[in-house]
Parts: sequence; structure tokens; C-alpha cells
Amino acid sequence: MLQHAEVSSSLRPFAKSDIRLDKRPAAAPSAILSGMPMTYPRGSEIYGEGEPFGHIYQVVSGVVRIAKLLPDGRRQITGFYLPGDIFGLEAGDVRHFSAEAVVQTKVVGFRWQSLNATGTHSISFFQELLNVAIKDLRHTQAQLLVVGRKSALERVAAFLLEMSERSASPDLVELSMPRHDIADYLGLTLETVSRMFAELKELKAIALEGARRVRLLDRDCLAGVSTN
Amino acid sequence: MLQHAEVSSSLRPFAKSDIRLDKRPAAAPSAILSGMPMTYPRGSEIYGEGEPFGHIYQVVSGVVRIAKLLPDGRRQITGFYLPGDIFGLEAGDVRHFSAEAVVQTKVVGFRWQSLNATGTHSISFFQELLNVAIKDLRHTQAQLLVVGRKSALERVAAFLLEMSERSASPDLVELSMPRHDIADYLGLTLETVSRMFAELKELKAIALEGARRVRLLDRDCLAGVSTN
DNA sequence: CGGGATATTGACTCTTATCAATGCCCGTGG
DNA sequence: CCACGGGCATTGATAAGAGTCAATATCCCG
Repeated sequence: MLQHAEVSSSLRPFAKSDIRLDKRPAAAPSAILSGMPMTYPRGSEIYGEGEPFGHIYQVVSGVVRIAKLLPDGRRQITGFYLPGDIFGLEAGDVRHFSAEAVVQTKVVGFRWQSLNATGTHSISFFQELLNVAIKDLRHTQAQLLVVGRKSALERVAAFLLEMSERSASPDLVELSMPRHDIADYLGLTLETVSRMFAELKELKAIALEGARRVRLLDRDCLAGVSTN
Repeated sequence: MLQHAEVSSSLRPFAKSDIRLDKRPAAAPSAILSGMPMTYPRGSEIYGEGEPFGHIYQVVSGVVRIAKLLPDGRRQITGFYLPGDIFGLEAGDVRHFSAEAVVQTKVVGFRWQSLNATGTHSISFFQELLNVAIKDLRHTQAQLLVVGRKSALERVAAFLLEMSERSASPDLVELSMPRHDIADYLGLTLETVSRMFAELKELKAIALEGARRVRLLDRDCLAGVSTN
């Protein structure tokens, strides 16, 4: 196996050797892409803002976050991508956002150039890709409503419901991301996120089984709090 | 002419007769769509959340806002669409957001069903549509950063720079939307928007020539305030 | 040009950010 | 197996920014 000896601690910068090109192609959870899988360690960058645009990706396992930074370090995460999700579409030739692995993550990447070459793919392929982009757009617009118009408690409740809907076990949600990432997704601070978790606990809407494992006790309460 | 006798005041609901189906097809500013133009009076709905998805549109003249409401009336505007812009793409068969004319607005609409019929259009048509969706996605992601992470003053400065870039006369920007719409686009209240305009005036970054006409005096100052 | 919508400004409140201290988990090594 | 250590999370006290309510002022829309 190409497995390297040591995975870095989360503070050391990642070397190229940390990113593993897997030997065998693996079937992706959903069918529209196949390609050479790559494995990224927790916290590593898949691509960065300003880099040339070359590939689009599908998550095989793990979680990816798409984010943008302001010069002073403030960060907004625009979305989390789970197994089966496609990310990395660009309209121009340069990346406008960065993509990072939240935990150790396997993705399959595909050269845009070859996908885009006329003759290689049918109209239905581009219709499918158009659908992916439109759904992503819809999600980002919905998130804009959450961030622009909801209170801190409503945002956290909405986040938990979103993660629950996308989870294999809707009543016991594994949050693979730290509080800081949740905060940067919701436009809050990590302290406020923590306080809102505590408040939802008092409302008996959730129970925490360790910081990253949330049991949803009262989905109706959560939905009411979230103001859908 | 099909012009109806009276256009409503902004509080009365719009009748179907308020929406004018123009007699002659008009060339759209950009080339990928052509169709029957429709004219909507100021404040009227082009489509509403929950309605079936039938058409996509291109703005010919005027301004369109895309918005979503919470049950209690809070509203988030996700974007303003100017002449040449395409809006109204959906992934499913139902509208997730509403579209309204900010001022009297002319659009051309196209049946999605016929656009989407195989054989009617080439791959490059769908590639072009994919580009439209991706650019819209990028814009919404950027707006999420503005709303999630910037201060009120930064948001208003960013808004003015955005409108300036999209304006025919970049130094004298015509804002066709009221303060309330700007607030709902930026995730603020109209009072705060008004105060931030006043603050930018004190900084000599802008001058107001009536509430809807903004002269940009110091673009560098605006860009500095906006923290790009 | 007239009047109702729209915008500005002010006083005060409240939510959330900030700064700071403590606690807890989990992985690591003895 | 347990103790240790370090990132991560929680909790508390205070401050700051934006919201709310309210009273004019101004502007455009017809």
C-alpha cells in the first residue's frame, strides 16, 4: 500500500506526501463520475483560493468544507460536502474558494478539460452537472437566509436538522467538524455555538454524547425553534 | 396596445391584467435566449415560492429581486438581477424562491420543457447554462461571506461597490431599490443601512443626490472600508 | 404639485462578540 | 492500564454593535 508512515499533527503544515494517491480506482457512491481516488488527511487542503481550476471532485468518504477567508482572517464556510456530493465546479480558470478535508477524506477527481471536451459526453451529462450546480445554488441561497435573518439559536437548530437529514442515522448525528467550523458556517462565534447547544440541551431538544455526537430527542422542538 | 388602464399603487395586490404580454418579440441584451417579452409593474411578482417551475427568464430592462420569506415575515433577498442577467433556474419542478420586479421590468421568458428537450439544443447551450448557474453560485457564496462575516459598514460599502461594478456609470450609481430591499439583501435593518450611508457620507466616500442616487467620491476608501 | 410612501435621526434595549478562565476528552506514551 | 498532555469545548463577565421603537423630514410617483 502507498500508506505513508505518519499522519501529521494538526498544526504542522502538510507535505505533498501526506496526500495519498490510491492505487486502485474505487466506485463512487453515485454514478456520474469515476476516476482516480485521492486520500487527504484531516485539515489538509484539496485546493486553495487563487489556484488554477483543473478538476472537479466527488466525495467517497469523509467530509469536505468549502471556505473563503478575508485578509484579516475572518472565514466563511459555504458548505460541507459528504460522501456522494460533488464539489469544485468553477466558471473561470481560477479557484474562488478553497476546499479542505475536515477529517481524513477520500475523493475522486476528474479533469475538467477532458470532461468538457466536446464529443466525450452527451447532453444528459451536462444536464446532470447543471442539476448539481442548481442544487448547490439553492442550498447556498437557503443558507443565506439562515445567516442573514435567523437568531443564533435558530441557526444552530437549523444546522442540526440539516445534518440530521443528510445523516445515515437521523436521530444520532455524528458531527465530524469542530465548533469553530460550525461557527464559521453559521456566521457565529464558537462560544455562541456552544451556548446554543447548551440551550437546546435545556430545552430537551438534544442530548450531547461527547462534543461531536448529538442525539436528537425532539425533532418537532428543533423545527419549531428553527422557524422553518 | 395591450397596455392596461391603471397600474396599481404598491399596496393593492396585483391583478393578472397588470402584467403585460408585449406584442413584439424584442432582442435580449445577451444572445442565449429569445422569446416573448413580458412587462411587470413595480413590486409585482414574476413567480412565487411553491409555484410550479415552468420558465427561465432574462432581464431586458428594469431590476428583479429573488427572495425567500420566513413564516413570521423576515425576508432574505439573495440577489438583484439587471438587464442581461438570467434568473429562474430550478432543479426540481417547484419554485423554492420568489421573483419580483423592483421597478417596472421587462423580461423574456422561455419554457424550460422546450429548452430541455433533447435535440433542440447543442451541448454548448447547456455548457453556457451551466456557466450561468456556476456564476450565480459563486455570487451567492460571496454574499454569504458578506452577510456572515462583515460589519454593517463593510456590508453597505461592499454593496455600493457591487452595484457600481454592474452599473453603466460606475461613479454615479442609480439604486432602483428602496432601503428595505438593501437591508434584506445585506441581512440588516433599513435604519442601519440608512445610518451606514450617513457614515460613508461623513467619510467623504460617497455623496447622496437624493436617496436613490449615489455618487462614489472615493472608491479606494470604499474598498478599504469593505475589507476585500 | 401634492401626499403617502420612504428615509433619516434619536434614545434606548438586547443579542451576540470579546476576553478570560476552567474543564473535558482523547490519543499517546510510560 | 493509567497518567499525562494538548487541543477542543464549556462557562462566565463585560462590551460593543446592531435592532427596536418612535418622531420627524424628505422624496418621488403619479
